[in-house]
Amino acid sequence: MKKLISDLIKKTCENFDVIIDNQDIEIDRPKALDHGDFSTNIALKLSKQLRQKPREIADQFVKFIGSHSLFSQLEIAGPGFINFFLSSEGRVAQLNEIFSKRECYGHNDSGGQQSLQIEFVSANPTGPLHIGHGRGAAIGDCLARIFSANGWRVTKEFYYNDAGAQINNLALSVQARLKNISPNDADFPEDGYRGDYIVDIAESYTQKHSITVDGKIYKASGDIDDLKNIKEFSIAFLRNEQNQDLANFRTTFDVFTLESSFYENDQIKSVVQNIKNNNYTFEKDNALWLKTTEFGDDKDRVMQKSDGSYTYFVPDVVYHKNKWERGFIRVINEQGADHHSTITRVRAGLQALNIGIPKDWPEYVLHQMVTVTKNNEEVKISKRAGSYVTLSDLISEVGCDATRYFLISRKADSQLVFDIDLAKSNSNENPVYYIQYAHARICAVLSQAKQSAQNISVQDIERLTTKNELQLIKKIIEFPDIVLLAATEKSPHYLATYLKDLASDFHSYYNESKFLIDDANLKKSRITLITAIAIVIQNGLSLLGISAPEKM
RNA sequence: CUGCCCGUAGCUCAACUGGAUAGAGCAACGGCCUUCUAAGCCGUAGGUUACAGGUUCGAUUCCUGUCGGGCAGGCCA
Repeated sequence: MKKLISDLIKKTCENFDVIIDNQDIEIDRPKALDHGDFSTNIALKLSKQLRQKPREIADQFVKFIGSHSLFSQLEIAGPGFINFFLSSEGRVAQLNEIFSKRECYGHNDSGGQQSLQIEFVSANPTGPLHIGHGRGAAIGDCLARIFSANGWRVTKEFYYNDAGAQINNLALSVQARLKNISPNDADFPEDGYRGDYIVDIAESYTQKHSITVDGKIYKASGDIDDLKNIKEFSIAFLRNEQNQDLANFRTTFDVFTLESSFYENDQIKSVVQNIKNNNYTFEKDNALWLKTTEFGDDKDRVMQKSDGSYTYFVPDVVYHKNKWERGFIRVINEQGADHHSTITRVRAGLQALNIGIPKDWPEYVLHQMVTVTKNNEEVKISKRAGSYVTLSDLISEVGCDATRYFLISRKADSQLVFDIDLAKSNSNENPVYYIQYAHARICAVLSQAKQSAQNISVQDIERLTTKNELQLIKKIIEFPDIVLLAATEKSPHYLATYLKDLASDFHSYYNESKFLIDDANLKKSRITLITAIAIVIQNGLSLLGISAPEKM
């Protein structure tokens, strides 16, 4: 429909010999009902070029376009907007699309089935997942669903930093617990992890448990002095726990990549050598530096320390080279904003390889911190101190649906406050129930109408004339735009906001109008409308990984 | 000191990326269940969009500066 309108405008411009950019044609969905179903600001934009008043230009456009069967009228409003009002034929055409596409309504093929990877969560295997990881999981998983719906072939990936110093700290912490050294003792590792979960790992280790992760079996020997075994078992234990938490959060991954795998076969060495050969390095103070300043950084960074080991971002560069070689046209990394400084370094490293990677590859979605409050006090999230709110606690207390909704309903780059007490005690007031309730209400009506969603046919909907009805029709035919917007802006929260608005419009309608009425014709029209609404709510919730119950 | 993010109703947040009268939910007040699910609806009240300039037909949105909050700035990860 938008395409149709912009073609009409293009044709008009050609007729008047006006030269325009395709980008200059903006088709909007006005928020006010009496501003029509679509609007364009083309006349305002052309005002300067044509040296005419916007309303005069708009008038010529409207006269040229004339009448069209899909529109009941075109109107010039405000400073010079042209508003398009759908005719009932136009509405029928739009509603037919909903019923013919069903669970695919709203989807598009803008991605052209190209391959896209989204990496998210990527928590270190040094502790349980906390609420911050939950935000990453929710945003990343929703983005994956959204991009699939936009015609991308999506791979969801989790990267484990299982090779750094913090892993040694983990092993040492578990070993200390095995030796009955408590975190308060002076002997406890200085940078050790002090949380109670370390005790759980130690106990499991003592009992010689076996854990299977990603198809591999890890067996605890129970030997207190076997640090290598303690390390491997601890990682397996925590990875397994993280995967379970994520599964309970309806978040799954296609690929798990381990940082340790890049230390095999001299992969890091050869990448560093390539960068060296390309003259993007220099030696200073007995260390090897990367000239990141040539790629926009404010100072150069050490790649290889004087002791011969590599700094943390070097494996990241290798990992991203690996992603590139796997053929991903686009890679989106969802991370906490506290890691934003790595963006420049990773991109710089990839540029220094000189293998044709675009400057702005990979892309990043950064989410800001989640603050947790309980009893009106902030709960500090500190893994080392052992006090934090785990994702698993949150899911069991608040529920998967509500937690997911809450964590994606705000844009990623603003900080959010998660009030545990509110989420727990007043869980019925959580907005997600509001949306699900609208769906459940429709299902109840349909079941009493003995109306299966399968045999609806859109026919005459001229009887749908109330303000609520027109508003709802306008809203549901807007859905495909929102799906596209959420992808282009990499922002799932647009869907959350949209669904809440749609549910609100429906609840108003529900209170105003009855559906199971004697007037068979009107009844049929209304049933058609609410069935379409149910389809849209289902599709929208599905893109957010939230269930759409038929009864509540 | 430098870079990035944020600042909107008492609180938590939106605002279709520059559009028309800045909107929801909590909290407050007043109404609506004999009728398809009241986890709902309707109404009242609540705003100098942190502040000061600039850009233009038009700014919560873009630019500059100031103030305030957060996060980074390591041969830690």
